[in-house]
Amino acid sequence: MTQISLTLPDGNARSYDAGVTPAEVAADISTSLAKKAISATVDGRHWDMQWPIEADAAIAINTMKDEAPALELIRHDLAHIMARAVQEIWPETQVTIGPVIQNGWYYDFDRAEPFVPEDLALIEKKMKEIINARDEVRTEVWERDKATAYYKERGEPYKVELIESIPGDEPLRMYWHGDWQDLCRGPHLQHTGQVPGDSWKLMSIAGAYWRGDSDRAQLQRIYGVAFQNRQQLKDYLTFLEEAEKRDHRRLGREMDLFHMQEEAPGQVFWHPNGWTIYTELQDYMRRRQRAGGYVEVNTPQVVDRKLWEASGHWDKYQEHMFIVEVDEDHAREKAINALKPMNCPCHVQIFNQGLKSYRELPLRMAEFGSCARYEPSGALHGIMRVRGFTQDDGHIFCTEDQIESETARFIAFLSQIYADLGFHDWTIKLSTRPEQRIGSDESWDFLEKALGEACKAAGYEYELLEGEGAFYGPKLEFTLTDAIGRNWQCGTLQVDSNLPERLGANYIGQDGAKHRPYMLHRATLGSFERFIGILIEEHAGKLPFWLAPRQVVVASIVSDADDYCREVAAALTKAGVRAETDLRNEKINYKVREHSVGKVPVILAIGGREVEERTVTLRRLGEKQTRVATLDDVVRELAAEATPPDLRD
RNA sequence: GCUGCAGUAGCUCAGUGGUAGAGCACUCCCUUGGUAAGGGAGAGGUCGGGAGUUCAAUCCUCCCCUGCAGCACCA
Repeated sequence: MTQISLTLPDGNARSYDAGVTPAEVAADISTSLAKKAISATVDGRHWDMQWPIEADAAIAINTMKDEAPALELIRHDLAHIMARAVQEIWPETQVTIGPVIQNGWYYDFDRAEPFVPEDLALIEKKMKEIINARDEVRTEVWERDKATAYYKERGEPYKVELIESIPGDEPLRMYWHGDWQDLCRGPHLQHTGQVPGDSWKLMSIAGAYWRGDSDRAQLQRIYGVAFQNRQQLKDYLTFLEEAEKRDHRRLGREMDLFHMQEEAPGQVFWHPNGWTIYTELQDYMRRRQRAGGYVEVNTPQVVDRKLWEASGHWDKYQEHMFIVEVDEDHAREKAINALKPMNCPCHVQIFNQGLKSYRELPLRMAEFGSCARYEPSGALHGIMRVRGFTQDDGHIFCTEDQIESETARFIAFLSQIYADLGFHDWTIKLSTRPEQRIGSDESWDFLEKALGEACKAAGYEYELLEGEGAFYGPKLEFTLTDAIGRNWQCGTLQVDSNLPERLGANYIGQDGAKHRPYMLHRATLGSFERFIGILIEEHAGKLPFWLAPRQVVVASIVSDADDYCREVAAALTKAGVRAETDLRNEKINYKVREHSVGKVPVILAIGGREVEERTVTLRRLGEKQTRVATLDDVVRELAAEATPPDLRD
């Protein structure tokens, strides 16, 4: 028997027969460790207690105290336990796949009858029985033919298909939790009783496609969440409640920002408060763009299909476009137009007016472009995913050797804006050539390198997404992280030589000949609708003062103060602060509550004393403390605060 | 678009095969009150739309619309 040497975390090496399992190693160290052990880490790989080790290695035995392996195993074994529970309750159910995901797991089932929410409690109960039974987990490596025959006989075609997709050099591992069997790459716990009984929960039922393909069978998915202990589960459920309170759809209603209705699905009715945020943000962007060397344009909403055919959108995206047919009396055929789904073809039309010289490049053209896209109904989500939206769109027409510097310039532009808007945590992803593409490899080499170098020049690292670029060029994506850790892709920059080609854009070069410009499609916020949704959720409705739709409410305590309240509000308004009065016949408690719920950042309370002394009592949202200040000081202070970040000293 | 669930007053929700109810919000009255809901009265609904079953439908059945969760999609 060959001997191998296993090195423990403390540096001691022990000698075993080749093929020894971590279970045997743990038992050799101590019986209590053998009992507590959940898995091993062998040369950095997560290793089942039953898998043999054939060569010298570094080994560590994991217990429930080791977070990463513990969470992985708890979630993965729960996936199996849930699948077993489901098959025990409804034996006709077919099992497919059940991976670990962030915070938990899911398992996809094929069953004619739909699961209903009440079934979750039933399944949970059965799962607890399985955990309490402390059923042993066993694993074996099987030959492919044997496994295929096994699953065919049991009527599990999904498993047969899975086996076919597993690379031939990978061992096929069969796992048993008690008598219940599944195909799985492992590792797993030693027995079902190692799963904590109270740190997990089944969350929801949903549809999902087999292999993520909408042309294939629709399965039923059950989601669960699981943690190392009960407290972590409670914390997670609390986090979900917090996230729900931030939901922009809820805050949009509570703060009276916007609404949507059946007659215009996926389109926003902006109320005065919401439109204030929108215009404030747009004014800010307009100033930043001017300062950034852009010219602003505006282009038509309804454009003849000829342009979309020329740009290629008609072919590719027709079913996602709003088509407008006009039946004119004199015409033989209906005129067919489409609402613009994007602005770039129109921008090329402006570029194409008159002869352009190389001296005019780079030409940075920006538009707050209203677009309409017929998004699939299931994709709509509040104001984040809509059918009518406005992009902070821009196209930079430039030469090949301007791409890198223009990209670096854009990254600097974008980082300033994100910082102004309170987002400091964001990342760049560089998507490179996809399999289906146009253009030479040399050209892709050049463009990918230019984008990467631009990131470095601007002082940022980037993550590579190989093969994720558009067919016509590589792109950068800018993803920001919000206050509760969610990621939002907002900014983008895409290199495009295709559209200038299709739409015949050119300029006269230094050599007197015509040349094709490149186009950089770029957006910073993405769309105003979505970005405002992100801002609302990021701040849980408590927007920075300069963006808050109602900045100050001057609330009277006694009606004798009404005139002075009006004077205070007028002074603030004159200084550029959005201030209103609340002179209603209500107690100050009532007014404070109502405006706090409405997320007004500053309440100025005015009673007899303030009138007398020409002061105000200031209370900031979320603070219990109040503060007395003179009218002049408060106007100065709040006016400074109301100044947008780009206009501050 | 697909699967499942839902749609009752402005909002949050209860309810029933015999044409509806609560709290908050709203209007009016009393109250002038010092930092997160003072008291009283009143008004408010084609029960998402259409068809069917029934003596009778908000309730049962079917179709459609919209929303929610997930999946797929996001130029």
